[in-house]
Amino acid sequence: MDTIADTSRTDKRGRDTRSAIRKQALALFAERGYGAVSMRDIAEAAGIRQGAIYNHFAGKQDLLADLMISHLDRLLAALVRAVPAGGDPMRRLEAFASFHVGYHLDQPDDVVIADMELRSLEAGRRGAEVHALRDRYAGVLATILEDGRRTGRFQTPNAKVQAGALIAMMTGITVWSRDGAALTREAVTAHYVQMVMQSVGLIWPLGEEAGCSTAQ
Amino acid sequence: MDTIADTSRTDKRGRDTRSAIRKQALALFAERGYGAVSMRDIAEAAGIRQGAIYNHFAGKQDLLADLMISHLDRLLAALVRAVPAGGDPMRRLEAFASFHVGYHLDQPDDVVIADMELRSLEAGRRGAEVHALRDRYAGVLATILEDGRRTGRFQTPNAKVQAGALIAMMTGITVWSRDGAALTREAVTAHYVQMVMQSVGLIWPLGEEAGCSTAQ
DNA sequence: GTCTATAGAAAGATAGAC
DNA sequence: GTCTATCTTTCTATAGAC
Repeated sequence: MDTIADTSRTDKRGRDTRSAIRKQALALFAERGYGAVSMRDIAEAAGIRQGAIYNHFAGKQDLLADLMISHLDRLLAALVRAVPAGGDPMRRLEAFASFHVGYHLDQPDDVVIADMELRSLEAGRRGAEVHALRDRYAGVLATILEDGRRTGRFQTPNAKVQAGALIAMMTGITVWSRDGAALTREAVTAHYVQMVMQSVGLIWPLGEEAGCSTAQ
Repeated sequence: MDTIADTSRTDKRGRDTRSAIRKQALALFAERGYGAVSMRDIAEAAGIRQGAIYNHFAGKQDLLADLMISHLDRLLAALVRAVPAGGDPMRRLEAFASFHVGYHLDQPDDVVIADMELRSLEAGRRGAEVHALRDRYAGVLATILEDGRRTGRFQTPNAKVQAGALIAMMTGITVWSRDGAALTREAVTAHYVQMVMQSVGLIWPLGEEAGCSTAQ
């Protein structure tokens, strides 16, 4: 049930069938959900016949696992580039939030599949790998929060719970951002970053006294 | 494709088949997802044969819609009882957050279905009803946030976006709360309420100066 | 590598006896 | 209202020609 070796990326006619399958499967899974998409749907969208998919993927499960893992690999690589490993927890939290929001605005389909179709991925080696990659991602945020708590900057009773809550909040972007965002990318990002920073007890944006008036 | 009239709640042997079907379908849909559950699975769990389900529901879609709508009806009714319609936005926000967290801890299966299986619900009258009920729920929170913004208490650039973000954050509870919560109900609720209140720029808990030190 | 054709399994839904 | 039996469709996956 392993992936067929990806030897040649393009055939003689210059068309990359494997990539076409992945692209169309991604869009269809994100739109209708894994269970509601058939191999025929994917093949038709990719411009081939149903049986030809099996020249590139061992089956539907293999295709789903491939999409999830390649997405998570890219996500983690981009995260490492965007968020410094050490230093001021506040700056790292801001960088994480800004990165996460931006990535979800840019790649909503990849993200939706990795979030919503976990139940569709059968247990096994690939399933464990997907869960491990997801845990690594959440772990980066949990570490930032824990560092902030230790230095007394963040109000973080439980870093793992808080990391889950913040990721859930930011990931929810994909639910409403699809239908014609009336907001600019910058406005959305700023809004979410502000909510994240304030939710851990920071004054945000920096240098403002807003929110520091004793409410009530 | 309408629901069969729910005339008698229990048959002569004192067993409520319709309720048994609903209960088992709810658990199975929440665990495996709508698409991965067959009518045979539901029937077996309910202790009847597959065909008998159609004496109570017009089909699988009807069953799903029934579960969603009855859940949303109960959710909205409970919300109205728990959150005052007017008055101090801060108190209403606290009440909303506390209610939402508590409800999600108590009824994770109902909530998961209404959140995750929206794509499985085919368009139509029932689908529109489900969406309308969900919008009403989010609208209650958006109104609270808008009221708080108008009175200058909340930092709410966009009430609809913020409402979506906060609901997503709190709904994420169902993801991790299933596998043996090491935290007490009170601790989880307090944590989430704090994040919600702070995320809109309030100092929380009330009367504390924590978080008001100029960070950095 | 893609095609046509089909195997084999499983699904939702229905019919009619009791 | 529940049962057994079955219809009909749809799906994943495979076989073999080209």
